[in-house]
This record gives sequence, C-alpha cells and structure tokens, in this order.
Amino acid sequence: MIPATVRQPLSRERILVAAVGLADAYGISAVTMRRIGEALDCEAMSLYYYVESKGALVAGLAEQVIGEVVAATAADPPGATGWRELVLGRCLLARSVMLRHPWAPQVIMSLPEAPTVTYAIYEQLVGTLVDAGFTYELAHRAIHALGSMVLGFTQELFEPADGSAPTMTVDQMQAMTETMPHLAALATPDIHGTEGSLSTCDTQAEFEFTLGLLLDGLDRARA
Amino acid sequence: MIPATVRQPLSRERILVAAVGLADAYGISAVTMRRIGEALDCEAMSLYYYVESKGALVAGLAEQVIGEVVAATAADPPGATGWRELVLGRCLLARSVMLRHPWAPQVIMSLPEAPTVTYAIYEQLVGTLVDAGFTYELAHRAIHALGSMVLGFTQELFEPADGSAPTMTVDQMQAMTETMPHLAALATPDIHGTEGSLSTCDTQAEFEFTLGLLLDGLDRARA
DNA sequence: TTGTGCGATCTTACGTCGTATGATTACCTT
DNA sequence: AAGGTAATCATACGACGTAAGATCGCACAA
Repeated sequence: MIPATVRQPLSRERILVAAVGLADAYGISAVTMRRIGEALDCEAMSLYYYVESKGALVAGLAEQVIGEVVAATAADPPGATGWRELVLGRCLLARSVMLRHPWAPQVIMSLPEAPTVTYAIYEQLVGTLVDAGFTYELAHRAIHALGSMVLGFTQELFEPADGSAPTMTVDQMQAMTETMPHLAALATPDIHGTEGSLSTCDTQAEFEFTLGLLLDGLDRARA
Repeated sequence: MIPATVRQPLSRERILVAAVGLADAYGISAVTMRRIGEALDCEAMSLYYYVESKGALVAGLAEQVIGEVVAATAADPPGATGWRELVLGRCLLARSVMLRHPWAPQVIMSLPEAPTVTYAIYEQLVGTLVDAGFTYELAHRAIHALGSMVLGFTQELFEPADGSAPTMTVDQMQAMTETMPHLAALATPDIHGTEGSLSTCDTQAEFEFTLGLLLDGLDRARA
C-alpha cells in the first residue's frame, strides 16, 4: 500500500470530480466503481467509505453539474437590464454547462428527486420573476418551461452527433422525395431560401429561438 | 424442451412487446436479456437470433413507443380546424403515450440516431405547418421546440413522483422561509391567491400552458 | 422408412459490474 | 510500546451482456 504522504487521501469531492472527468471523457457508461478507483489509484471498495452506493454517486454527479450552473449564474452581468435579459443569460449559461457535460441531462432527469442545489436556482429565478411582476403561479410555470428546455434541448433530434457522414445515398434520397416530400425539401439545400436547414442544424440557434418564444410568451402572460 | 405447438415461436415483435411490458411494469432497469427470456419462457441467448444486441433491443423499444405515437396521431380528429388545433392535439397525444411509458423519453434521447419511424411524425408536422404558411426554416424550428417539449417535459422537477409524503419537517420549512423566501412562498398554501402551487404541481396543466406559449409564438413568427 | 440438412433454440463459459463481509493497514493517543 | 480508530484493501457472490458451439425438431429426399 502506498503511504498517504505520497498519495492524496480520498474524499467524496475527489471521487465526484474523478467521476465527472470519466463521464466527460468516455461517456457515462465509463463511470464505474472500479474505473474511478483506477483513476484515483485505489480499490473500488474504498470508494464506499465516502459514497453510499452507485446511485448516490450518480446523484452526486448531478449535484456537481447543477453546482456548476449555480456558480455560473450566481452573479448577473453588470449591464443587464430587465428580467428577460437576466433570465435569458442564465438559461444560456446553464445550457453551456450542459453542453460541457452531455451526459448530465439524462442523469439529472433519471433522479427520483431533484438535488438540493437545484432549489438555489429556482429561488433566484422566482425572485427575479416576482420582482418583475410575475405571479407566483406564473413563476412556477416558468420554472417548468425553462427547466425542461435546458434539460431537454441538449440532444440533437436529427443527425448522428456530427454531420460529417453523408448517411443517405442518392437512391434513398430519391425514395424520400416521393414518400416524404416535405422532409426531403427540408433536407435539400437551395430549395427554400436558405441552404438545407436540416443538414445545417444549428442547435444553438434553435435553442435561442425557442427560448425567445417562451420568454416572449411569459412576458405577455405577465399582464 | 417444450414442443413448438405448446409454445408460441419467438419473434422480434414478441420480444419487443415483452420488453415494453417489463419496462412499464418494473422500470427500464428490469429490461434484461434473462428477464425477457423468462417472460417468454426461453433462454436469454435465444433472443439473439432475432435481436442483434442489447443496444439494438433498446433502439427497438424506442421504435415501439414512437410507433405508438404515430398510430395515435395518424388520423386527425374530424372537427379540427387550423394548424394550431391539429398540432396541439398531436402533442397532447404524444405526451399521453410518453406518460404510459415513463422510461421512454430517456431511452429515446439516449439513442445515437432517431429511429426511422420518427421521420413519419416530422413529415406530417412539417406538412401541416407549411400548408399553414410556415417557412421550412420555421417548421424546422418548430420540430425542435415541440420535440424537446414532448420528450423533456415528462419528468417532474419537484416532488418525488407522487406528492403523498410530506418530505419536509416544520423546522426545515422555517429554515427555508429565511434562506429561500420565494420558494417558501411558492410552496405555502394561501399565500398567493391559489393554494400552494408547488405542492399541487399539475404537470399536465404546466405542459399545456407551455405548449400554448410555444404555439402562440410560432403563430406570431409565421408572419 | 431412414437419413439429412437447416432454422431455431439451448448450454456453457468469460469478463465486468455493484457490493456484502471482514481483514488489514497507518497513524494518533497514552 | 500498546491499543484504538479511521481509512483502505482482499475476497467473494450474484447478475449482467454475449461469444462459441452443441443440440433440437421438422421438412423433405431417397
């Protein structure tokens, strides 16, 4: 056994950081007790002194990511004016955190209960909205609407991750033109103004657009 | 070995139906090769004659659920007038399918590529929208917005599934009133018009409200 | 009738996972 | 030096996905 002077002592924090690193680098399925142990140069069973179970560890992962969101959105930008600008900025920051940890939305949504840190985000959001004249009822709905966007919008609906591979042959394209004309039009460049808006799927722009719709709608519902 | 006359022959369809049944009844983690075999009265390895791997089986699960959505939304209601009513109805139907299979959104979002059946839904949606005067660009955005709602809104953000257990003691409530006053107000009945809008979290109403915001926004963007 | 071929199913086995149990270590206190 | 305690490890078990090959049952040819 390597003496403690040579090796950092274990801790819940160090375990969670290592697990996040594994998930970021190799996907959530690589987060394994034995692999975490390997990364921390200890045996898998040693982790159980700091973590109750694999489930608790996964909950810790979610907590870690949501903590990042809290840290990123704690201080509002100096020049921000109005609730819309504030909330928009926070949602974009939250999304950027999720994009850094693509496994996070799935993990968060798989939990039976929201991690405690989450309430800090909600508190801040409700405060901002109520100050801007929202009813509590409407603020509650805003939480749902915005939360499901940040967690649900990360994944692409089309395209296998990156649009590098031309997954469709000419024949398939021809067949598609007949059976699904609208999707074919959507996928074909130069058929409707901009270039094929299906192949060039700018998810960030889609996100901001949809978020804008929601914020506009909430603003109208405020009255 | 039980002769074939006594026992239905295996098939990909039967395997997928059994797997969906397991997932509905016991959660997605109960969907196991051995358990499916048990349900179909065969050995786990026999499934591989019809299913390439566990991953392919999971993709098949997603396909099955999305197929349910297609079936439910194939025929529009007779009295429906206008794209908004049509799309609203389809989204509600899609959501009702997801609520029957709470594991489905996670499974669908975990896939590297959308199942082929999905395109039928998109084709129908884009057709309806383009007919109503949407540009293809805007229709594309509508797909993203509505899709992420149907898949992302199913899970509760608060509350451990059902609100039966009073998870908070009086002390915790007191502490919360000080550190998170807005959430406390949100959770407290009779403090703001309606009764506590956090404890009585009518997710269906939240969903319909948010969906309404999106549809209104899309309608405005149409011009 | 007796092969014979083949599609469908089963048996066995391997490596990996989470984790229960109990031993073992390193270090502090006296 | 002795003993106690917190931290770490070694071993083991059952469940998982699945590779490789054996085995079954039946249709058809001789």
